[in-house]
Amino acid sequence: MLHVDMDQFIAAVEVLRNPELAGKPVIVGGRGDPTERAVVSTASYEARAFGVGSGMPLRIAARKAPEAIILPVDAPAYLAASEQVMSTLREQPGAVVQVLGWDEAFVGVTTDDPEAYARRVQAAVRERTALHCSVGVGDTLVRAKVATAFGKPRGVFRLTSENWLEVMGDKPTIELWGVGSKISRRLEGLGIRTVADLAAADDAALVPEFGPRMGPWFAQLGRGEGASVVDDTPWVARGHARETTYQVDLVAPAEIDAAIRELLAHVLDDVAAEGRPAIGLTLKVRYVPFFTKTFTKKIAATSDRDVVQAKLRELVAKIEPDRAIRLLGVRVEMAMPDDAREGHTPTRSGW
DNA sequence: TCTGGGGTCCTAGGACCC
DNA sequence: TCTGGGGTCCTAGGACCC
Repeated sequence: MLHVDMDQFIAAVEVLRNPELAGKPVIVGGRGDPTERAVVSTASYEARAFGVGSGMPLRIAARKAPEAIILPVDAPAYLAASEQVMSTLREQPGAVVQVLGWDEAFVGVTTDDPEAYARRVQAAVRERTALHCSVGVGDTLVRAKVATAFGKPRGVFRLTSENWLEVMGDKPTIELWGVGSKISRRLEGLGIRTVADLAAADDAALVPEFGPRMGPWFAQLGRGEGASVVDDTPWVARGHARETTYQVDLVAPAEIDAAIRELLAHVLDDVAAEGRPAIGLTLKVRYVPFFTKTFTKKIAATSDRDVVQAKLRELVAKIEPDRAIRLLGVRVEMAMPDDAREGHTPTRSGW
């Protein structure tokens, strides 16, 4: 299978509609104002040379790359470009497409020459959208996904059981898809630093630290093993959420109340559009110095906005009074449609 | 002048039931 | 003086991804 990943996708879309930006450091994030609380969505390769990366606070990025052009996030534009990319992928002969995000997808296909197929995919995407992508080829989803990084930019790279350890063995575990900073540190506590170390680990040995599911799953990950079937079952959202980081911290109860109402109204609009009842609520509160609390509540299935609102009040009551609040988030869990396959979980990294 | 926004899944511990 | 055992549901929190 193939993993297709667009190169500096968001920045590339911006350059496409403003060619003067080509070759310049471009940063896209927030409302494009580096004095605001926001983070970088994507930086062009030229901006990355200054040490700017996604997830970085916008103001820090602006300091690192003072010459950079900073643009606001224009989600509809990226979505439109994304749809072009995905439909191009679906048009490829024999392709089964599983979308992972705006700018990446798995493509399942049977072919004698995957590299040649990958090159044709790149050409087709470029012809249709004028955007470049990199492609990973692999005998499992993990290997294809990990391979893509070696193909960047505009290249193709193949990882299979043959060369997995040769290529990945010496890399730190954090380079694996699904291992972040916390897990890599905990693995290190067990004496597991590299992918080769993890590959050699016994499934059972990881269970005490990570539990019966995650333990064996991490060991598998180290070996690059796992699912090898691309699943194009349409994605069904489990819930919808809205959260906001306030530019000025909230303190007055009335202010907090109004903010929560507004968030809930937006979420309920999204939920109503799906036509599925609400079955759970989560309220997220980030207090001032960086300290986040979440409160959740299951509720009897309902589509009545007033009922949901009343249930949310019970969670709002748990907010600590007299503390400044920097972020509020509201999430509504929805009942799954009857035809949604139960027990099939396409995410948490795709298998 | 620290740290977005929208998602998903897993785990631990307590409550509750038989 | 000592307080089972198994199962399920719920809540809170953790971690990861794009």
